[in-house]
Amino acid sequence: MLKLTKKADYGLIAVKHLAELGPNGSCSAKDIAEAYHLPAEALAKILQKLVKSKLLVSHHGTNGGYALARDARQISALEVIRAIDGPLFITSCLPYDTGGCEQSGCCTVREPLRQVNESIRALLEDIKISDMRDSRQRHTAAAPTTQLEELVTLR
Amino acid sequence: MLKLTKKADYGLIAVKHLAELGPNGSCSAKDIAEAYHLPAEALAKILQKLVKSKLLVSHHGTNGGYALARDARQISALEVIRAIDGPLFITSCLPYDTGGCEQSGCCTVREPLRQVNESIRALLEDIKISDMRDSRQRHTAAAPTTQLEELVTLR
DNA sequence: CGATGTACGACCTTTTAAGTCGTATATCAA
DNA sequence: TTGATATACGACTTAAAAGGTCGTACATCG
Repeated sequence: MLKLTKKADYGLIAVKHLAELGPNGSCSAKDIAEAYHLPAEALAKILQKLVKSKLLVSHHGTNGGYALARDARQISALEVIRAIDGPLFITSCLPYDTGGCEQSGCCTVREPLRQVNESIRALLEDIKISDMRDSRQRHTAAAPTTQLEELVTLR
Repeated sequence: MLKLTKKADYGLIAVKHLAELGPNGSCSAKDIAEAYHLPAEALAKILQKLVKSKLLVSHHGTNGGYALARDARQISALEVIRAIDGPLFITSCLPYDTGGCEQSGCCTVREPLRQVNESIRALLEDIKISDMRDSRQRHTAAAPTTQLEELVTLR
């Protein structure tokens, strides 16, 4: 029902953690798992996927670990999610090129849902790791909104 | 991975079908199931949920069936989805009031994701059944965009 | 070489989705 | 009033996906 998998959640947490270490910051899978109480071996496999997708780089051996492959402002939430969960489709009959389901031809909601899908995709693509801040504490203050808040309050 | 369930798909198809019958149009679950090759008994249960949620009204007996409870312009995609799949949350740790997961307290992505969730919710809430049109055929023509296209091309 | 770490595949468990079956109940029409 | 048509509803079964574990191999540093 329109949920991210836990793997994607874990991935976002880990990437955000690496981002907060600053440029050249590095960290092992085990360290991240302990910091957020995540299953270490599951997280390791997620991080490996992110390396394959060129979002992270890995370093073997003593004091090894993972680091961002590029600036946090150039990594979108969509990229992380897509690297872990695969392409993002709101319904199983998307995308069009894979033949579609038994209902194709008489299904009248497919194209409208594709548009919705594209809209969500665009939203996630614009949200960069560097935008992800917890803004709850600032409710009373007249502080300027975060970039994420601006993006998310589109309409 | 951010998918609607098939049940929600079926529900949207059925509600859209009823909408296309025009006001006072009525149709049995079996008719809809046959028209779109959907499992009849599963669809019936979905329609019953929509009746409970006051989106449809049902009529027993010969020539009975289901009909929209109100105008198609006043039924949002979100309402249909929520009636079938329950409340819409992008992650399992939302909403805040149910205690949260083991990571709460150290999870740094929860609030950003809540904002994303709210944005998607608002998007689906604005899309009414009457907005759901297939606009593929009009690619060549310089026709005005549909309401859905406007909504969906937010940015 | 040994400690520390990533890399990777196989496997198991749990949860959720999806669909089926059986039965009860309401309504209309002949 | 009886039979055909429909909805209403719960229990059950099957199938698929998510989530997590285990074992092993390989790379690097000190």
